[in-house]
Formats: sequence, C-alpha cells, structure tokens
Amino acid sequence: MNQTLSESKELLFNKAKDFCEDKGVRFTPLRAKVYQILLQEDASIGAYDILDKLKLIEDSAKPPTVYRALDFFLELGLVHKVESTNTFKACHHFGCSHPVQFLICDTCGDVKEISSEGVKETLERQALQSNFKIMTQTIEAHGICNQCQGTGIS
Amino acid sequence: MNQTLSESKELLFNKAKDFCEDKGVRFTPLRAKVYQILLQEDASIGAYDILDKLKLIEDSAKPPTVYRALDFFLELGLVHKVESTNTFKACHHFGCSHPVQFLICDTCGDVKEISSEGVKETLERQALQSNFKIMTQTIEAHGICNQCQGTGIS
DNA sequence: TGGTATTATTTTAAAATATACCAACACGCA
DNA sequence: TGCGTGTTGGTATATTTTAAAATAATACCA
Repeated sequence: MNQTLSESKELLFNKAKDFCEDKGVRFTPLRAKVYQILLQEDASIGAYDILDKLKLIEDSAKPPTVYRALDFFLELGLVHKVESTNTFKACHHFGCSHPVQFLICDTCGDVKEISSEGVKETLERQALQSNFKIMTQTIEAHGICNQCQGTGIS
Repeated sequence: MNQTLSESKELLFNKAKDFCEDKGVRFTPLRAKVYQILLQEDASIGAYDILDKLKLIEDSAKPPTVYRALDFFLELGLVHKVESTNTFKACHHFGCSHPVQFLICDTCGDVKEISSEGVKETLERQALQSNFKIMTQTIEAHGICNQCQGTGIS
C-alpha cells in the first residue's frame, strides 16, 4: 500500500490504524488517505494543501472532506492543529497522554513537536496564581531550527 | 472624548497616544476609534466584531480598515493577537518588553494576559535542547477562570 | 440474511477570517 | 509650493472553516 511513506512512517500509519480499531472507530480509506498526506509532511500543512493533494487521488474531495477527516483525527489526538499558522500535523506519539508544544521554523517551515512536562507544569503553576484551571494549552514557538542556523563557528 | 471608557482605560488610552507620538507614528482618529473599541473589551474580540462596532461611528469602515489598524497596533505591541481564537486584545503594559501568555476562559470568554518570565524561559530552555532559536512565542491556555469556578467548598 | 441503527460521505452553500490592489487624500518637510 | 510618504477609501477576492441536507456505506443484531 503506502509506498510513498518511509518505513518509520509506515509503522506509524499502521499504529494509527490499530489505534482506531482498538477504539472502535473506523479508519476508512478516505481517512487513511488524509492521514497519509499528513504523514508525508515534516512541516505542518494547511487544509487546502491537503485538499489539493487529496484531489489527485480522490476526485470528489471537497473542503468538508478534509475538515471532517481532520476533526476525526484531532479528536483522537492523532493530529494536532498549529494555531498560529492554521495548519495541521500528525502526532508521532499518540495514545500516551502527553503535553504538546511546537517549534516552528520560520525559515524552512519544519515543525517539531516536543512534549515537555516542565513547560506544561510551569504554565499551570502560573495559571494557578490567578486561580485559573487550565483544560488545554496551545504552546508554539517560532524561530530558527538547528538545520537553518549556519553551523559555522566564527 | 472617551466617555465610554473607565478611568483606568482612559489612562491607558492616553498612554497609547503618547507612546505613538513618542515613536513618531500617528495615532489617527481612525486608529483611536479602533483602539477604544479594543479597550472596551475584557474578552478578546474578533476583527469583524470590531468592524461592526466601528461601523456605528465610521460608516466607511470596511474589513481592510480594521485590519490595517490592527496591524499598526500589533506591530507596536499595543495589541496582541490570540491565535487560538483569531481574536485581538489590547495589551495593558506595552512599552516595557515582556513575555505574553493568555489565560482564556472558555465559559465567559474573558482573556487575561499574564507575563511570566518563568514560562518563557522554561520553553526557551526546552527549545535549546533541539538547538532551536526562538524568536516569538505563542502561549495560550484555555480553561475556566476564577470567576466561573463556583466558590462553594463542599 | 435481512433489518435497523449508526456512522460516513457527498454535495451545495455560505459563514468567518484575512489580504491585494489601486486611487485619492493629507500631512510633514524641503 | 511641491514632493514624498503614509493613511484612508473602496472594490474585490483569497483563505479558512462550518452548516445542512441528502445519500451511501457499514456494523450489529435477530
């Protein structure tokens, strides 16, 4: 099947499929296609970019096609939304509950997901000072990734 | 002039005006009106809600009118954008350089801006482990504010 | 295997958010 | 006064997201 995916991503694809089946929700062919498109990206990707790619293999695809699939995955935690760019990214370690933070390179577009308990807890502690009870966190850093910083020393 | 603003907000309004004049940029009547609308809100407010309010006193207002004013204030740091809701909020302590985090109450809509160096630095430290150089941070917590949590004990 | 309930998909449409572009005007300065 | 820059006006359009209704597919149970 997923010949366009690297081996590690194919593993993730199968893990996602199993995850859905375990939960009793359906990993349909359409959802599979959307998920595969998401997996192909190291950057995060916009809904309409997904749509363009999807249309190549699924002529009937329309905006709601993509958004419904995205909603499905977002709900399950298999995909995250990057709020500051209105884009989406497959999560590489779903299943386990974990905090989410993104490092977004404004030079190459790459989006790295990190998962720091410390960051999450620091914000929680801070919120507690206002007696604010946090349900969800959106934490996104924009900047320059390792690759895009020259490695020269002087 | 600003009869609809409380005293503290009128102070802020004047501070913003002075801030612009000091910087040599123009705090025009149109911008003043948009800023006033922003100040009136404790919640954050969407661009089109601003537009609706602006139209009441400025018939010619169109979407670009609002976005231009918003861009102006965003650039100066007088207004922040809440990325997770596509809304905007006047900053209550511009001028001094400070980190920005938002506590967004999903019950009443209130948006509280906090400014924790600790949160900022914790994320920075975390990013450094990936050798990622942060330029800007988007940190937004959704949850329930103090007011909206019952105060009952049992 | 057939019936039924549920869930997914298709399709059309539109709402909500944001920008591009060009012309006209106004203000600050030479 | 005239020039240049910045601001506003106005039209149009792009982008992102959701609504709603009809149809189709699937799971599940008897």
